[in-house]
Amino acid sequence: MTQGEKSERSQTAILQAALHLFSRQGYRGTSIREIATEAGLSTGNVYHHFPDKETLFTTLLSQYWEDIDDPELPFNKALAAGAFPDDLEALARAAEETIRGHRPYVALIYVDVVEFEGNHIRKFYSEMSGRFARFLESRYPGDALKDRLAPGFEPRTALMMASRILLHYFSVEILFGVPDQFGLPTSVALREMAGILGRGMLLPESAKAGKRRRA
Amino acid sequence: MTQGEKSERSQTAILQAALHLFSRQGYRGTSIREIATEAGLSTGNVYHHFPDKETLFTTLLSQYWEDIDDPELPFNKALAAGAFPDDLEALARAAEETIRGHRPYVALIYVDVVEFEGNHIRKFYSEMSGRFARFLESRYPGDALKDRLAPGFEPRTALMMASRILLHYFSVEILFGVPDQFGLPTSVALREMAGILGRGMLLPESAKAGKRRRA
DNA sequence: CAACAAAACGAATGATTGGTATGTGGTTTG
DNA sequence: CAAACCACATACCAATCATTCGTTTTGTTG
Repeated sequence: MTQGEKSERSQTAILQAALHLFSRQGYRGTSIREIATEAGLSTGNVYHHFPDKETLFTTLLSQYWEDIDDPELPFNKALAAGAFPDDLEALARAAEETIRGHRPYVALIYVDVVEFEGNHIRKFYSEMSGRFARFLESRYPGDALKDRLAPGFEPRTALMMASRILLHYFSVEILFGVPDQFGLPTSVALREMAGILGRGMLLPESAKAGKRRRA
Repeated sequence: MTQGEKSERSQTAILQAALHLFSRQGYRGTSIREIATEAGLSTGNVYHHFPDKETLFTTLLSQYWEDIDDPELPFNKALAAGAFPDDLEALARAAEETIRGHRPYVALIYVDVVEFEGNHIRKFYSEMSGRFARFLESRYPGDALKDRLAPGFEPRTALMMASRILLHYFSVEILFGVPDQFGLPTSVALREMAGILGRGMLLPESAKAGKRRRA
């Protein structure tokens, strides 16, 4: 095996082990020795490939941030396929797959929030609305989308809100380990959520009078 | 000072220090010595009041779970005052105040998810839909609310969804430290979110034809 | 005040921490 | 083929870990 191959192989082994352990024990709670052992290397070798412990952590977060941008990400594919705003249930299924595929990385965000006051992920979250805005501009140039949505809000707000609630729902289901968190099977809960996001929870103005009269 | 007073004072000092440190350094990342020092006590004394480290953690989570049930909690007061479903912006302000007042406890949830696989908080989250259901039944007996909401979903789903998105929004703003996460001032973003939750993001059926023709 | 219990202290235990210094054997390159 | 280099392991450091324990101080009660 060439030296370059060995080096790369070791680095990914280290990062993999670090991801696994950081995401389950926290940053301070994980030792370089544990990481080295799980990667099948010596502690000294870890320091040969990475300057210090924190760099391991920030490298993993950067990986995540790149992954999230990948057009092949289920969630991004669903968006590109036009799931928003007309097929929110398809978007939900993509959200589930995305969280499931990045479970340890999501945990890393919680670790950053707790142990680094969110210092590493803050930039990512701040840039997020810009990412969504760019996506909308490329997928629906001009105000193409605005005319298809109800008035009174930015399309980006609607998109971010739908994304947030769906991704957070599955974070709770998968990372917190809570099935049927709304007291309904997830499929039903999603259908209802999609309905509320699309048509609202309040009675439409027109129907209100009728309903009231009937009551 | 009576013995009982001393004991209670020490216990709360220990728990306060533990909350502060666990919520900023994680569970494994916090030592009993640190807790004892911050509480102004000896390490041995901590073990006099609590059997082990994990009991400190679980005690804090139980405290949180009780707090969340308190009718005086801003969020609960807003609900009791009828903010749902007609004044979601008031509910949002209550959500912000609630998160701000329980910031370290929210961090504790993340710690539990990461370092205990969510084992301690899972029960709480599973019971949550029951809590909301009981609230709805007491505040709006029978189907009083169902007739005021659009058809096609459980009132509880709507309530939980609105609560989740609002509480999560402020968790990101306050714990993650991300201002204007939707690319808009929070006040505007909240107004838009409330509008979407209430009336939906899609064009109402009646308006659709008109809009299309105009385009 | 005597007798007892609870509260508090702080040292000791053996294991583990992040990081470094040094040496060795294989890979590359002149 | 030798010199430079790189991946890697070993050994080591001072500091810290959760927990235990013998002891002292403080409060309560008869």
